[in-house]
Amino acid sequence: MEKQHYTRDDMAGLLRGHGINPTHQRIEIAYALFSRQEHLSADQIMAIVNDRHSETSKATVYNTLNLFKLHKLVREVIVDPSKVFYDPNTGPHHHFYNLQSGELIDIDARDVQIQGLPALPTGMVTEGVDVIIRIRPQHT
Amino acid sequence: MEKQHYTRDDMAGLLRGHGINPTHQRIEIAYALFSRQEHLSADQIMAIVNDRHSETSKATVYNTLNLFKLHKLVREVIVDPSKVFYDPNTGPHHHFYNLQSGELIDIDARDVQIQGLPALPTGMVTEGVDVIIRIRPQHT
DNA sequence: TGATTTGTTAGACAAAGTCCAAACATTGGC
DNA sequence: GCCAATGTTTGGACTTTGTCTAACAAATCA
Ligand SMILES: [Mn+2]
Ligand SMILES: [Mn+2]
Ligand SMILES: [Zn+2]
Ligand SMILES: [Zn+2]
Repeated sequence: MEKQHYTRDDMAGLLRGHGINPTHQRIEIAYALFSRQEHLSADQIMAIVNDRHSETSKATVYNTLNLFKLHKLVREVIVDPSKVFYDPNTGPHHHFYNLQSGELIDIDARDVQIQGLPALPTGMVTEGVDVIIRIRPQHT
Repeated sequence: MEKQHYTRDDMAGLLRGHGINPTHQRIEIAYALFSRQEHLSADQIMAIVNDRHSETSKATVYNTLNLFKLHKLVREVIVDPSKVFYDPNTGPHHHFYNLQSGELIDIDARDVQIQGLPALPTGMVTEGVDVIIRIRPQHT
């Protein structure tokens, strides 16, 4: 279970804990992701952060998301060919992907076992296992 | 096992079998994919097809790949945020994705079982299950 | 044949994402 | 407080993938 109510101060602490200088922009971007616990695109994050008044530029949104990714504070989810989703849940988990609405739903990986995978090519190690279950409304 | 040596005539027959008019461009694009049995991007396909002399435009490459996708002659593989790969293998299978080289390796889905997945949200049906194992060379 | 349908094309366009140099902010030494 | 060094943000140019459009060409039909 994730904490339910994050404050901007929590975000500052989180960033400091990763050796990241908690600037106003970084805090707002982290807050957008962690306070909602949703899968958001860079564009959506920028819209949320700049909702009331302009807080950050596009360049900073991308810089910051790439910085967070580097520190494994967020994870990328690649399911839509046209945009990346950023995921504040960095624990091992998989996804349902609603092809109609674009919505992503988390599946805890502890409940899931995958059997019968072939051995890795020699000299290779696993960086991550993604299971994506593409779903759509019945019938059509 | 897939057939090993496809001819352009095989491609014409394949397309006719799906009710697709086998034009020169469509045959070349199908041949690029099926004769190699590789995972190729639209850009790579265009480069292959236009290697000797100009055969097709960018618009036709995309039109044709979308047409093939509609007829389930090819499948899209979404692993790289910057481009789609087209896969001539439409049977149920998964992928190793080499993060360093960008190479995709097929994993037959008949060997793999996935257990412990939660029930689908009500009113939803599964359109497909993708397992992507991101791998990289050991150590770094 | 002329008319209609089907397929291809160049190039304009859109959207996601990167890059850069300039501007701005923060810090620590003096 | 002032200065320099360092770190951060920014607008806008740029790149890449992919779509769209309107014109053209080829094939099919009457
Ligand atoms: Mn503000
Ligand atoms: Mn030719
Ligand atoms: Zn998630
Ligand atoms: Zn494949």
